[in-house]
Amino acid sequence: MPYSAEHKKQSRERILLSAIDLFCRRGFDQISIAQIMQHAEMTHGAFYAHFSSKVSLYAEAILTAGRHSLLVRKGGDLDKEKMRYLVTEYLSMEHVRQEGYACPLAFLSTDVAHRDSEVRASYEKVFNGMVDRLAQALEATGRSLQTARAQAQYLVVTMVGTVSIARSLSDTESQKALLENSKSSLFAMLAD
Amino acid sequence: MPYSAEHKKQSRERILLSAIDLFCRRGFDQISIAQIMQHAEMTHGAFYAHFSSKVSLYAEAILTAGRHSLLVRKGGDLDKEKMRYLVTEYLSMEHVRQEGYACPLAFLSTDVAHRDSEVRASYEKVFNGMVDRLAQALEATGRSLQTARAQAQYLVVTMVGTVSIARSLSDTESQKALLENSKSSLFAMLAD
DNA sequence: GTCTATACGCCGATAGAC
DNA sequence: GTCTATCGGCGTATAGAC
Repeated sequence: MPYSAEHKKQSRERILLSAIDLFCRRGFDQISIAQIMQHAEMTHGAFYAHFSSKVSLYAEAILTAGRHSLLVRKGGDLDKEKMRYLVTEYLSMEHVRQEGYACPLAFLSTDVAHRDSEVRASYEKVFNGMVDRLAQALEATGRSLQTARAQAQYLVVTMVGTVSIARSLSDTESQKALLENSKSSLFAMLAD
Repeated sequence: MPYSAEHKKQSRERILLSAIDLFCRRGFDQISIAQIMQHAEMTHGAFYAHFSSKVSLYAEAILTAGRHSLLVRKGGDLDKEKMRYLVTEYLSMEHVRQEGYACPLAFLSTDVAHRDSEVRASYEKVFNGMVDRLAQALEATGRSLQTARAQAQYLVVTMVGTVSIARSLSDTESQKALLENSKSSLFAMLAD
Protein backbone atom coordinates (compact mmCIF):
# COMPACT_ATOMS: atom_id res chain seq x y z
CA MET A 1 0.00 0.00 0.00
CA PRO A 2 1.32 3.42 -0.95
CA TYR A 3 0.29 5.17 2.26
CA SER A 4 0.88 3.39 5.55
CA ALA A 5 -1.04 3.99 8.75
CA GLU A 6 2.13 5.49 10.16
CA HIS A 7 2.35 7.93 7.28
CA LYS A 8 -1.20 9.07 7.91
CA LYS A 9 -0.50 9.53 11.59
CA GLN A 10 2.47 11.73 10.79
CA SER A 11 0.51 13.86 8.35
CA ARG A 12 -2.20 14.36 10.93
CA GLU A 13 0.40 15.37 13.49
CA ARG A 14 1.94 17.90 11.11
CA ILE A 15 -1.47 19.45 10.51
CA LEU A 16 -2.12 19.69 14.25
CA LEU A 17 1.22 21.33 14.98
CA SER A 18 0.79 23.81 12.13
CA ALA A 19 -2.70 24.63 13.32
CA ILE A 20 -1.58 25.32 16.89
CA ASP A 21 1.18 27.62 15.77
CA LEU A 22 -0.94 29.58 13.30
CA PHE A 23 -4.14 29.79 15.34
CA CYS A 24 -2.22 31.09 18.35
CA ARG A 25 -0.46 33.61 16.16
CA ARG A 26 -3.47 35.08 14.36
CA GLY A 27 -6.68 33.53 15.69
CA PHE A 28 -9.19 31.11 14.24
CA ASP A 29 -10.82 33.31 11.63
CA GLN A 30 -7.67 34.85 10.21
CA ILE A 31 -6.11 31.51 9.37
CA SER A 32 -7.44 29.49 6.45
CA ILE A 33 -7.30 25.74 5.97
CA ALA A 34 -5.15 26.37 2.91
CA GLN A 35 -2.58 28.21 5.03
CA ILE A 36 -2.45 25.46 7.62
CA MET A 37 -2.01 22.80 4.95
CA GLN A 38 0.67 24.81 3.19
CA HIS A 39 2.54 25.14 6.50
CA ALA A 40 2.20 21.37 6.92
CA GLU A 41 3.46 20.90 3.35
CA MET A 42 0.29 19.51 1.84
CA THR A 43 -2.50 20.89 -0.29
CA HIS A 44 -5.91 22.16 0.70
CA GLY A 45 -7.87 19.13 -0.49
CA ALA A 46 -5.94 16.64 1.66
CA PHE A 47 -7.24 18.24 4.83
CA TYR A 48 -10.54 16.38 4.89
CA ALA A 49 -8.86 12.99 4.99
CA HIS A 50 -7.81 13.89 8.55
CA PHE A 51 -10.43 16.21 10.05
CA SER A 52 -14.13 16.64 9.40
CA SER A 53 -14.13 20.43 9.62
CA LYS A 54 -12.04 23.44 10.56
CA VAL A 55 -13.81 23.79 13.90
CA SER A 56 -13.18 20.17 14.76
CA LEU A 57 -9.46 20.70 14.10
CA TYR A 58 -9.58 23.74 16.36
CA ALA A 59 -11.02 21.77 19.27
CA GLU A 60 -8.34 19.11 18.97
CA ALA A 61 -5.54 21.62 18.41
CA ILE A 62 -6.38 23.32 21.71
CA LEU A 63 -6.04 20.03 23.57
CA THR A 64 -2.71 19.32 21.89
CA ALA A 65 -1.47 22.84 22.61
CA GLY A 66 -2.40 22.32 26.24
CA ARG A 67 -0.19 19.24 26.40
CA HIS A 68 2.73 21.20 24.94
CA SER A 69 2.26 24.23 27.18
CA LEU A 70 4.77 25.48 29.71
CA LEU A 71 2.37 24.85 32.57
CA VAL A 72 2.15 21.09 32.12
CA ARG A 73 5.17 20.11 30.05
CA LYS A 74 7.74 19.70 32.81
CA GLY A 75 7.96 16.09 33.85
CA GLY A 76 7.92 14.84 37.41
CA ASP A 77 6.89 16.73 40.50
CA LEU A 78 7.18 20.47 40.81
CA ASP A 79 9.12 21.80 43.75
CA LYS A 80 9.24 25.46 44.79
CA GLU A 81 12.23 26.23 42.61
CA LYS A 82 10.67 24.67 39.51
CA MET A 83 7.49 26.63 40.08
CA ARG A 84 9.36 29.90 40.21
CA TYR A 85 11.14 28.95 37.01
CA LEU A 86 7.84 28.07 35.36
CA VAL A 87 6.27 31.40 36.27
CA THR A 88 9.33 33.21 34.95
CA GLU A 89 9.16 31.38 31.64
CA TYR A 90 5.42 31.94 31.31
CA LEU A 91 5.78 35.64 32.00
CA SER A 92 8.65 36.13 29.56
CA MET A 93 8.90 38.15 26.36
CA GLU A 94 9.76 34.94 24.51
CA HIS A 95 6.36 33.57 25.42
CA VAL A 96 4.58 36.82 24.52
CA ARG A 97 6.36 36.84 21.16
CA GLN A 98 5.51 33.17 20.67
CA GLU A 99 9.05 32.09 20.05
CA GLY A 100 8.40 28.62 21.44
CA TYR A 101 5.17 26.84 22.33
CA ALA A 102 2.34 29.19 23.24
CA CYS A 103 -0.20 28.62 25.98
CA PRO A 104 -3.63 28.35 24.34
CA LEU A 105 -5.31 29.75 27.45
CA ALA A 106 -3.54 33.07 27.02
CA PHE A 107 -3.42 33.20 23.23
CA LEU A 108 -6.95 32.05 22.44
CA SER A 109 -9.12 33.12 25.37
CA THR A 110 -11.52 35.58 23.77
CA ASP A 111 -11.37 33.67 20.52
CA VAL A 112 -12.67 30.50 22.18
CA ALA A 113 -15.49 32.36 23.91
CA HIS A 114 -17.20 32.83 20.52
CA ARG A 115 -17.15 29.16 19.47
CA ASP A 116 -19.41 26.17 20.06
CA SER A 117 -19.45 23.94 23.12
CA GLU A 118 -16.96 21.41 21.74
CA VAL A 119 -14.25 24.06 21.47
CA ARG A 120 -15.08 25.54 24.86
CA ALA A 121 -14.97 22.08 26.41
CA SER A 122 -11.42 21.67 25.09
CA TYR A 123 -10.44 24.99 26.58
CA GLU A 124 -11.97 24.11 29.94
CA LYS A 125 -10.16 20.78 29.97
CA VAL A 126 -6.80 22.47 29.41
CA PHE A 127 -7.56 25.01 32.10
CA ASN A 128 -8.53 22.39 34.66
CA GLY A 129 -5.47 20.32 33.84
CA MET A 130 -3.16 23.22 34.53
CA VAL A 131 -4.90 24.17 37.75
CA ASP A 132 -4.74 20.57 38.95
CA ARG A 133 -1.05 20.30 38.24
CA LEU A 134 -0.19 23.52 40.05
CA ALA A 135 -2.52 22.72 42.94
CA GLN A 136 -0.75 19.43 43.45
CA ALA A 137 2.60 21.19 43.59
CA LEU A 138 1.32 23.79 46.05
CA GLU A 139 -0.19 21.14 48.28
CA ALA A 140 3.20 19.44 48.41
CA THR A 141 4.68 22.61 49.93
CA GLY A 142 2.47 22.23 53.00
CA ARG A 143 -0.69 24.12 52.01
CA SER A 144 -4.14 22.68 52.61
CA LEU A 145 -5.91 21.19 49.61
CA GLN A 146 -8.39 24.03 49.60
CA THR A 147 -5.76 26.76 49.77
CA ALA A 148 -3.65 25.02 47.15
CA ARG A 149 -6.53 24.83 44.68
CA ALA A 150 -7.55 28.44 45.26
CA GLN A 151 -4.01 29.71 44.81
CA ALA A 152 -3.41 27.55 41.75
CA GLN A 153 -6.52 28.89 40.07
CA TYR A 154 -5.55 32.42 40.95
CA LEU A 155 -2.04 31.85 39.64
CA VAL A 156 -3.26 30.64 36.26
CA VAL A 157 -5.82 33.44 35.91
CA THR A 158 -3.24 36.13 36.63
CA MET A 159 -0.59 34.70 34.33
CA VAL A 160 -3.08 34.28 31.52
CA GLY A 161 -4.41 37.80 31.99
CA THR A 162 -0.91 39.24 32.02
CA VAL A 163 0.29 37.53 28.85
CA SER A 164 -2.97 38.13 27.07
CA ILE A 165 -2.95 41.88 27.79
CA ALA A 166 0.78 42.17 27.11
CA ARG A 167 0.23 40.77 23.62
CA SER A 168 -2.35 43.45 22.91
CA LEU A 169 -0.17 46.39 23.91
CA SER A 170 1.72 48.19 21.17
CA ASP A 171 4.80 49.19 23.12
CA THR A 172 7.57 46.74 24.04
CA GLU A 173 8.56 48.57 27.20
CA SER A 174 5.00 48.51 28.53
CA GLN A 175 4.87 44.78 27.85
CA LYS A 176 8.05 44.17 29.82
CA ALA A 177 6.91 46.31 32.73
CA LEU A 178 3.60 44.47 32.89
CA LEU A 179 5.28 41.05 32.95
CA GLU A 180 7.71 42.14 35.68
CA ASN A 181 5.00 43.59 37.84
CA SER A 182 2.86 40.45 37.78
CA LYS A 183 5.92 38.33 38.40
CA SER A 184 6.80 40.12 41.62
CA SER A 185 3.27 39.80 42.96
CA LEU A 186 3.06 36.10 42.15
CA PHE A 187 6.49 35.40 43.61
CA ALA A 188 5.30 37.02 46.82
CA MET A 189 2.34 34.68 46.90
CA LEU A 190 4.52 31.63 46.25
CA ALA A 191 7.03 32.63 48.92
CA ASP A 192 4.65 32.04 51.83
CA MET B 1 -31.23 70.58 4.22
CA PRO B 2 -32.55 67.04 4.63
CA TYR B 3 -29.75 65.78 6.87
CA SER B 4 -28.47 68.04 9.64
CA ALA B 5 -25.06 67.79 11.24
CA GLU B 6 -26.82 66.66 14.39
CA HIS B 7 -28.50 63.85 12.53
CA LYS B 8 -25.18 62.64 11.20
CA LYS B 9 -23.66 62.72 14.66
CA GLN B 10 -26.49 60.59 16.00
CA SER B 11 -26.15 58.05 13.20
CA ARG B 12 -22.45 57.78 13.85
CA GLU B 13 -23.11 57.26 17.54
CA ARG B 14 -25.63 54.50 16.83
CA ILE B 15 -23.08 52.73 14.64
CA LEU B 16 -20.44 52.97 17.37
CA LEU B 17 -22.73 51.61 20.06
CA SER B 18 -23.86 48.73 17.87
CA ALA B 19 -20.28 47.94 16.98
CA ILE B 20 -19.18 47.80 20.61
CA ASP B 21 -22.00 45.49 21.58
CA LEU B 22 -21.55 43.11 18.65
CA PHE B 23 -17.75 43.05 18.53
CA CYS B 24 -17.59 42.26 22.25
CA ARG B 25 -20.17 39.53 21.81
CA ARG B 26 -18.66 37.70 18.86
CA GLY B 27 -15.31 39.25 17.93
CA PHE B 28 -14.16 41.35 15.00
CA ASP B 29 -14.18 38.73 12.25
CA GLN B 30 -17.50 37.16 13.07
CA ILE B 31 -19.41 40.42 12.82
CA SER B 32 -20.05 41.96 9.41
CA ILE B 33 -20.59 45.61 8.57
CA ALA B 34 -24.06 44.65 7.36
CA GLN B 35 -24.91 43.24 10.80
CA ILE B 36 -23.66 46.33 12.59
CA MET B 37 -25.64 48.61 10.29
CA GLN B 38 -28.74 46.50 10.65
CA HIS B 39 -28.43 46.72 14.44
CA ALA B 40 -28.04 50.50 14.06
CA GLU B 41 -31.12 50.51 11.81
CA MET B 42 -29.43 51.53 8.59
CA THR B 43 -28.28 49.74 5.48
CA HIS B 44 -24.87 48.45 4.56
CA GLY B 45 -24.03 51.19 2.06
CA ALA B 46 -24.48 54.05 4.52
CA PHE B 47 -21.56 52.85 6.61
CA TYR B 48 -18.87 54.55 4.54
CA ALA B 49 -20.34 57.99 5.07
CA HIS B 50 -19.17 57.65 8.69
CA PHE B 51 -16.07 55.45 8.78
CA SER B 52 -13.37 54.74 6.23
CA SER B 53 -13.10 51.02 6.94
CA LYS B 54 -14.18 48.28 9.30
CA VAL B 55 -10.81 48.32 11.08
CA SER B 56 -10.99 52.06 11.63
CA LEU B 57 -14.42 51.61 13.24
CA TYR B 58 -12.92 48.92 15.45
CA ALA B 59 -10.18 51.20 16.73
CA GLU B 60 -12.67 53.90 17.61
CA ALA B 61 -15.20 51.48 19.09
CA ILE B 62 -12.58 50.23 21.54
CA LEU B 63 -11.95 53.76 22.79
CA THR B 64 -15.67 54.38 23.19
CA ALA B 65 -16.15 51.05 24.95
CA GLY B 66 -13.38 52.05 27.33
CA ARG B 67 -15.24 55.21 28.26
CA HIS B 68 -18.40 53.21 28.98
CA SER B 69 -16.63 50.49 30.97
CA LEU B 70 -17.24 49.72 34.62
CA LEU B 71 -13.70 50.64 35.52
CA VAL B 72 -13.93 54.28 34.49
CA ARG B 73 -17.61 55.09 34.34
CA LYS B 74 -18.22 56.01 37.98
CA GLY B 75 -17.95 59.73 38.46
CA GLY B 76 -15.97 61.46 41.19
CA ASP B 77 -13.32 59.97 43.41
CA LEU B 78 -13.25 56.33 44.33
CA ASP B 79 -13.16 55.52 48.02
CA LYS B 80 -12.51 52.07 49.45
CA GLU B 81 -16.18 51.13 49.44
CA LYS B 82 -16.66 52.17 45.81
CA MET B 83 -13.63 50.17 44.76
CA ARG B 84 -14.99 47.03 46.38
CA TYR B 85 -18.27 47.59 44.63
CA LEU B 86 -16.50 48.10 41.31
CA VAL B 87 -14.54 44.85 41.65
CA THR B 88 -17.74 43.01 42.55
CA GLU B 89 -19.51 44.35 39.50
CA TYR B 90 -16.60 43.60 37.22
CA LEU B 91 -16.35 40.03 38.50
CA SER B 92 -20.08 39.35 38.18
CA MET B 93 -21.98 36.90 35.99
CA GLU B 94 -23.87 39.84 34.51
CA HIS B 95 -20.61 41.17 33.16
CA VAL B 96 -19.50 37.77 31.88
CA ARG B 97 -22.85 37.36 30.15
CA GLN B 98 -22.58 40.87 28.77
CA GLU B 99 -25.91 42.01 30.08
CA GLY B 100 -24.72 45.61 30.37
CA TYR B 101 -21.63 47.34 29.04
CA ALA B 102 -18.70 45.03 28.51
CA CYS B 103 -15.08 45.87 29.24
CA PRO B 104 -13.17 45.75 25.94
CA LEU B 105 -9.98 44.72 27.75
CA ALA B 106 -11.55 41.45 28.85
CA PHE B 107 -13.76 40.79 25.85
CA LEU B 108 -11.34 41.67 23.06
CA SER B 109 -7.85 40.93 24.38
CA THR B 110 -6.67 38.16 22.07
CA ASP B 111 -8.70 39.60 19.23
CA VAL B 112 -6.84 42.91 19.42
CA ALA B 113 -3.46 41.18 19.49
CA HIS B 114 -3.93 40.17 15.85
CA ARG B 115 -4.72 43.66 14.51
CA ASP B 116 -2.63 46.57 13.30
CA SER B 117 -0.98 49.20 15.44
CA GLU B 118 -3.90 51.64 15.37
CA VAL B 119 -6.18 49.10 17.04
CA ARG B 120 -3.54 48.07 19.54
CA ALA B 121 -2.89 51.72 20.39
CA SER B 122 -6.59 52.11 21.25
CA TYR B 123 -6.42 49.08 23.48
CA GLU B 124 -3.32 50.35 25.22
CA LYS B 125 -4.93 53.72 25.80
CA VAL B 126 -7.95 52.13 27.47
CA PHE B 127 -5.71 49.95 29.59
CA ASN B 128 -3.59 52.87 30.77
CA GLY B 129 -6.68 54.94 31.51
CA MET B 130 -8.07 52.27 33.79
CA VAL B 131 -4.79 51.71 35.57
CA ASP B 132 -4.41 55.45 36.14
CA ARG B 133 -7.88 55.76 37.58
CA LEU B 134 -7.43 52.88 40.00
CA ALA B 135 -3.94 53.99 40.95
CA GLN B 136 -5.25 57.40 41.88
CA ALA B 137 -7.86 55.81 44.12
CA LEU B 138 -5.32 53.53 45.78
CA GLU B 139 -2.94 56.41 46.38
CA ALA B 140 -5.75 58.26 48.15
CA THR B 141 -5.96 55.40 50.66
CA GLY B 142 -2.43 56.12 51.86
CA ARG B 143 -0.30 53.97 49.56
CA SER B 144 2.83 55.32 47.92
CA LEU B 145 2.55 56.30 44.26
CA GLN B 146 4.71 53.37 43.27
CA THR B 147 2.75 50.81 45.27
CA ALA B 148 -0.52 52.26 44.07
CA ARG B 149 0.46 51.97 40.42
CA ALA B 150 1.78 48.43 40.82
CA GLN B 151 -1.33 47.27 42.62
CA ALA B 152 -3.64 49.00 40.16
CA GLN B 153 -1.95 47.30 37.23
CA TYR B 154 -2.10 43.98 38.98
CA LEU B 155 -5.77 44.52 39.81
CA VAL B 156 -6.70 45.18 36.19
CA VAL B 157 -4.68 42.25 34.88
CA THR B 158 -6.26 39.81 37.28
CA MET B 159 -9.81 41.01 36.71
CA VAL B 160 -9.35 40.92 32.94
CA GLY B 161 -7.84 37.43 33.09
CA THR B 162 -10.65 36.18 35.27
CA VAL B 163 -13.49 37.48 33.11
CA SER B 164 -11.78 36.49 29.92
CA ILE B 165 -11.23 32.88 31.05
CA ALA B 166 -14.68 32.66 32.62
CA ARG B 167 -16.23 33.54 29.28
CA SER B 168 -14.41 30.66 27.62
CA LEU B 169 -15.52 27.99 30.08
CA SER B 170 -18.53 25.90 29.16
CA ASP B 171 -19.96 25.34 32.62
CA THR B 172 -21.82 28.01 34.57
CA GLU B 173 -20.78 26.69 37.97
CA SER B 174 -17.11 26.78 37.04
CA GLN B 175 -17.54 30.36 35.88
CA LYS B 176 -19.09 31.40 39.20
CA ALA B 177 -16.42 29.63 41.23
CA LEU B 178 -13.68 31.33 39.24
CA LEU B 179 -15.18 34.78 39.75
CA GLU B 180 -15.62 34.21 43.48
CA ASN B 181 -12.09 32.95 43.93
CA SER B 182 -10.50 35.97 42.25
CA LYS B 183 -12.78 38.28 44.16
CA SER B 184 -11.62 37.01 47.55
CA SER B 185 -7.97 37.36 46.62
CA LEU B 186 -8.40 40.88 45.31
CA PHE B 187 -10.46 41.93 48.34
CA ALA B 188 -7.61 40.73 50.53
CA MET B 189 -5.21 42.93 48.59
CA LEU B 190 -7.50 45.94 48.86
CA ALA B 191 -8.03 45.45 52.58
CA ASP B 192 -4.47 46.35 53.53
C1' DG C 1 -26.78 60.86 4.12
C1' DT C 2 -28.96 56.87 2.92
C1' DC C 3 -30.50 53.72 -0.24
C1' DT C 4 -30.06 49.55 -3.82
C1' DA C 5 -27.08 46.99 -6.65
C1' DT C 6 -22.86 45.01 -7.76
C1' DA C 7 -17.82 44.20 -8.42
C1' DC C 8 -14.26 41.38 -6.65
C1' DG C 9 -11.91 38.29 -3.73
C1' DC C 10 -11.55 34.74 -0.30
C1' DC C 11 -12.76 30.61 2.09
C1' DG C 12 -14.93 26.10 3.59
C1' DA C 13 -16.14 22.10 1.70
C1' DT C 14 -16.69 18.62 -2.11
C1' DA C 15 -15.68 15.82 -6.54
C1' DG C 16 -12.95 12.94 -9.05
C1' DA C 17 -8.32 11.47 -10.94
C1' DC C 18 -4.15 9.03 -9.48
C1' DG D 1 -3.97 9.68 1.02
C1' DT D 2 -2.99 13.40 -1.76
C1' DC D 3 -3.62 16.03 -5.65
C1' DT D 4 -6.15 19.65 -8.88
C1' DA D 5 -10.31 21.93 -9.86
C1' DT D 6 -14.55 23.88 -8.67
C1' DC D 7 -19.03 25.06 -6.40
C1' DG D 8 -21.52 28.07 -3.51
C1' DG D 9 -21.72 31.51 -0.16
C1' DC D 10 -20.33 35.51 2.19
C1' DG D 11 -17.96 39.93 3.11
C1' DT D 12 -15.61 44.44 2.19
C1' DA D 13 -15.83 48.08 -0.41
C1' DT D 14 -17.59 50.95 -4.31
C1' DA D 15 -21.04 53.14 -7.80
C1' DG D 16 -24.78 55.78 -8.68
C1' DA D 17 -29.72 57.18 -7.85
C1' DC D 18 -32.48 60.01 -4.71
